Amino acid sequence: MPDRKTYHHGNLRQALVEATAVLIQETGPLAFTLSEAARRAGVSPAAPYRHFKGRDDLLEEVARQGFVDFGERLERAFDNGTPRPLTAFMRMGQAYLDFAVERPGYYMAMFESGLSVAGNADLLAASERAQRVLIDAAEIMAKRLPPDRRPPARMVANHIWALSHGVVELFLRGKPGGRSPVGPSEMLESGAIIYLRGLGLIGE
Amino acid sequence: MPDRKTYHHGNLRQALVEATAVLIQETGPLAFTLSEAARRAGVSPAAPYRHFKGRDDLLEEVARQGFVDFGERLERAFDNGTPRPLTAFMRMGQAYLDFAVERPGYYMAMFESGLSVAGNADLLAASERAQRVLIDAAEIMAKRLPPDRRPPARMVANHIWALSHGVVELFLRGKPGGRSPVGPSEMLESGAIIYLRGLGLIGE
DNA sequence: TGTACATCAGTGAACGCGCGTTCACTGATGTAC
DNA sequence: TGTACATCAGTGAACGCGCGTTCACTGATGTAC
Repeated sequence: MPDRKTYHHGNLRQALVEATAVLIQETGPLAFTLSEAARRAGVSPAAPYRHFKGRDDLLEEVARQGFVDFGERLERAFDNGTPRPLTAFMRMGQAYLDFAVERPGYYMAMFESGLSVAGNADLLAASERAQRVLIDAAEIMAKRLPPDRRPPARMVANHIWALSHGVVELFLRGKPGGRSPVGPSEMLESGAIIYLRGLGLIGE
Repeated sequence: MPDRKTYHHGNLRQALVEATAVLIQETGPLAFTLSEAARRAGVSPAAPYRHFKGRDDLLEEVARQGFVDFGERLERAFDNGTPRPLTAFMRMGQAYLDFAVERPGYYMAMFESGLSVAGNADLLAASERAQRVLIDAAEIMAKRLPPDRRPPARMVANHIWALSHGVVELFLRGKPGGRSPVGPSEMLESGAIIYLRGLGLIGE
């Protein structure tokens, strides 16, 4: 399998992560194999064991990197709520969808691979950090409402997350019920607008 | 592997479907194997080939039966919109969640197994029938709004479907971000109420 | 600057495993007369 | 009602395959002096 110039790969660890992401994107979240990832990285099937404990460890690293990128994108999109929390929030929703489109392998590793976030402290931390971005954004947005009509930020974040995730799963991929006349992006936007109007954050 | 009394099983086809649903529920949507399903049904690994073309065919039949049951449950829950379309619609949301809880193997086969609904006419028909129930319900509900403020029924159905699916995926299972202080059922209900208020279907 | 040597990051062969699927077969059932 | 026979629904052994993982190994790199 030695297809490269040097005996040492140089950056095998990261190469394996990226090969895995591509592989998942192509083959589905559970059908990826360590052997195939090694093959694509141009090394023998034993080489990955220098960098990962095994198959699951590699998969978890893909998910972890995914959550880091995901959180950063959401944070960048929200941009502390400028110019206005509401538009920033909608922008963040779009960033959610963009991530799923541009990094499908990572998205699948994070949400569709069936891995448990609990067994890996770094993975758990990365996933919680991403979730925090959503909650903080909801918090800032909710502050625009009078306290007596202000919903819990975590609830709002979870609603929007669920809606976004549902749109990705049902309408971005070729899943049953898929192919709607309107694209996923418009679907998420219209849904979020109606929801936010229901919160009183958007007028009639 | 002959563990039963008679040489012929009697109802192997259905037994395999049910064994597969249990298996998926336990092992995840892609990790189920035809051999294990046969083992659980008490027959040799070659027996399923009398009833299914192969692994995928069996999986598709599980999904098809799932969609049939799913559609029937939604229809029954909506009950033509009695006593009022709104409460019937909320009841249908609860039925969505109930299905995911009570028939997880079928739910996973339908939405998480990565199968393509397009290649199987019966499966496609069953999935479209279930989707129709949602759309028809949204239609009936939307009729309560004046025509100039009436949203497309398909859009409303898709929003609610996405929200429900997202809640199931993120908060019903042990997925990242999971474990929220509030249960999936309350999460879906509060989200739907806010959304429907945004449509103008629920007053302040 | 050279050299001895420890460490690192690969190799490649091997293993045991369970899978999906095929095959010739056989026991049980249904049917024609 | 009995019987011959076609059909149906199983068996069990076999196959080729690719997987995850381990192992002793070796080539390349880094470091102490």
